[in-house]
Amino acid sequence: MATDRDSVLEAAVGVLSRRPTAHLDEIARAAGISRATLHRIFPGREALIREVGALGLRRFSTALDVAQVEQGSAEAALRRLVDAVVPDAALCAFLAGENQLYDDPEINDLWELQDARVRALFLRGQQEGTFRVELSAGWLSEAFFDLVAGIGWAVQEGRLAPRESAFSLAELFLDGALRRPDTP
Amino acid sequence: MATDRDSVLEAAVGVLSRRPTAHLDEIARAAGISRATLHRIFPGREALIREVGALGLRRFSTALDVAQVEQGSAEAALRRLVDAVVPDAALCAFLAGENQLYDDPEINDLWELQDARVRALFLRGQQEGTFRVELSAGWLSEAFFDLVAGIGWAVQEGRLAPRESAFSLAELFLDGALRRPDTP
DNA sequence: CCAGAGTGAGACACAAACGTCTCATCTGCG
DNA sequence: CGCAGATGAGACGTTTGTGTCTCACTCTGG
Repeated sequence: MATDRDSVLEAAVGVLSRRPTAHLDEIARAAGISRATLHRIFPGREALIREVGALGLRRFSTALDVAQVEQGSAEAALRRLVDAVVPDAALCAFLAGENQLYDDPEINDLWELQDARVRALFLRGQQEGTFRVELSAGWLSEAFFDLVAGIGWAVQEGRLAPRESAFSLAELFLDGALRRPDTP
Repeated sequence: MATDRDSVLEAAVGVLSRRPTAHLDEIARAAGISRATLHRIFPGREALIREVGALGLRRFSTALDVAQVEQGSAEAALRRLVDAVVPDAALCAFLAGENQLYDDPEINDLWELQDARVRALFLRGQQEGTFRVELSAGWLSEAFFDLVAGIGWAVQEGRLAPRESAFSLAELFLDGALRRPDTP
C-alpha cells in the first residue's frame, strides 16, 4: 500500500532532516517498524533516500498545483504557495540539505521542472511590476526555497511555532525586515 | 602552524558543504595533502569536523566584531554585518547543515553566544523602530542565517555571482521581494 | 481451530571507511 | 655531503553499517 510507504517516508524525513547520516536502525525505529520490514519495503538505503526525495518533490509539485501559481497576481500566487508549501516544509528542508540527491538524473529533472515553475512565477511578477527587478528571479527562487527549508528546520526543532510559520515566511520574504512608515 | 591548519580546514569546507559524507581521502586530496598527513594534523574525522565548525564560528564572531554590530543604527549595523559575513558564507553554510555539531557543548555554547548577539541586534532594531515587530527577533535571526547559508551554497555552485551576493542578501532581507512605489 | 501472510528479533557475511603503522622519498640546513 | 624532520604511498587490522537469511510469533480470514 502506498499509504504505508508514505508514512514510513514521513518518519524517515523526521530523522534524516536532522541527521542525514542516521542509521537505518534508527529510521526503522522512528517509523515504528523493524529493520527487516524496512528492507522489505525499500531495497536499501540509497533507494530509501531517493524515495524520500521523490516524495518531497511530489509534495512540492502538488503545492504548486493547489496554489495555482500560474493564476492571478504574482503576489497572491506566492502567498497561496506559502500556505500550500508550509505543511511540507520539513520535506523541503530535506531536499535542500541532500545535494547528493541531484546526482540522480530522474530526481534532478523533476527538480528542474518545479524550480522552473517557481522562477517563472518570479519572472512573471517582475514583468507585471510586483517583484523587484534588481534581484534576479533565480536568486528570488533560491532564497524562497532557503527560507522554506529554514522554516522546516525551525519548526521541527521547536524554535518556531507552526501557526506562525506561514505568516513569518510570507511577511519576511515579501516585505523584508525593515519597518516602514505607513504608506497609504 | 595555525595557518596550515586553517588552509586545510578551508579546503575541507569546500568539500564538506557540498557532500557532508565525503571520505577523508577526498578531503585530503582537496587540501593537497595525503590522508596520512591529514591524520597527523587532526586525530580523526570527528575532530576535523569539530575544528571546521569552530573555525566557522570564529569567523562569524570576528565578522560581528568588525561590523561593530553593537554600534550605530541597527540597519547600518546589519548592512555592515552582511558585508563582513559574505566572504565566509560557505563556512556558515556548513554550520547550518551540520546540526550534529551542536551535540558538542563547547561548540554549542559558542554558537549560542554569537546567535545571542545577532538576536540582540534585531531586538535593538525593533526597539528603535527600524525592524518590524510582527516578526520575532528569533525568526529574523534564524532567517538571516538561512539566507547567509543559501548565499554560501549558491556561490559555491556557481548559481550566484560573488559580487552580487552581498547586495542580494541585504536587499532581499531588509526590503523584501516586493517592488514598492517610490516613497519619498 | 487451522492455514497463511506478515512482522520482529537476531545471526551472519560482506563491504567500506577509518585509524595505525611502516618505509621510501623529498626538503632544508649545518 | 650528510642528517634530521616532514611528507606521500601503501599495507594492515578493526570497526561499523549494510544486506541477506532464518526462525518464532501474531493476527486475520476461512
